Amino acid sequence: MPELPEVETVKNALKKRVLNLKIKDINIIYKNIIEFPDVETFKKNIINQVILDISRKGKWLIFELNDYCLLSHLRMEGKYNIKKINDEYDKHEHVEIIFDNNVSLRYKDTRKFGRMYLIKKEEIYNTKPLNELGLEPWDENLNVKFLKQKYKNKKLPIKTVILDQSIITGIGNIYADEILFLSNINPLKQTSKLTNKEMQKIIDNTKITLQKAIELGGTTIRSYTSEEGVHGRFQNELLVHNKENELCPVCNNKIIKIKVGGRGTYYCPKCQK
DNA sequence: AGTGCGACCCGAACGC
DNA sequence: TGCGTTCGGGTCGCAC
Repeated sequence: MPELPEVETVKNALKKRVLNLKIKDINIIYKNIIEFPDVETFKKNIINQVILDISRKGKWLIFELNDYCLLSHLRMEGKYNIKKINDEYDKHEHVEIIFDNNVSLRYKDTRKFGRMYLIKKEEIYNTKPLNELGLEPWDENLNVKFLKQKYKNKKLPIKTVILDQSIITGIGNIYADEILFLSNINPLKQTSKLTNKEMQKIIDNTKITLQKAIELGGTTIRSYTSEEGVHGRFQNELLVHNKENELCPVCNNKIIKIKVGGRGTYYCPKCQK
């Protein structure tokens, strides 16, 4: 499942392959992938644009074009693959971008959950979907004071709030469990009751965990691969996520699985009181 | 405003 | 073995 580190990996892979290419045509096979604007306008506006740069904000991929930005969220299983024009479509390829050198960039998404927006460049940070995103993990404004302000009235469990993209952006279900384990915080703990020390640990461990995951090319669970087909190696580093009934690497107690806000949540009851 | 939950999807895993 | 059922994951929209 692409979280921040996976998107970073995909971004870096794509930059090597499609930078400075001009979009000659686009085929939208499954229309629901296009969230905004309507499909016809989307097509009309993206054709003849050149990919000037590719960046990332939270879990969003940002293709910077001449006049617009193409925003792409991979959600659960979105992937990009480079093919040649006229190569047959795979079953789950939903969008095809054709460049004027006849390279074909395919967006493939088994679950059809991913979404794309085409937004005027100057508006991307003032409008959906990027306008409500919180801080990147390495933003200098991410400190205890900031979290205190955001957390003070929250009655929800911290696990749920860590997944709230409007506070810190980029953390998904896998890394949330890892960050709370490293911070010795129970995922059910009411957010407003966190101490300063615990908030500092969340900040530190978020940076550490995501940085390490980026260095290892992300995590591979189920079918996730990056654009280059490289399997992320962070999966080998996971301490608690997906490890129900295995032993805690710190205290040897059994890791348990519960549901928090509808999400599968793994933790060590002894290390995370 | 904050919170909870179904909907969106479909392959894998599970239960019988 | 084969069938039907459940689950999961991020985000949005709706109900309360």
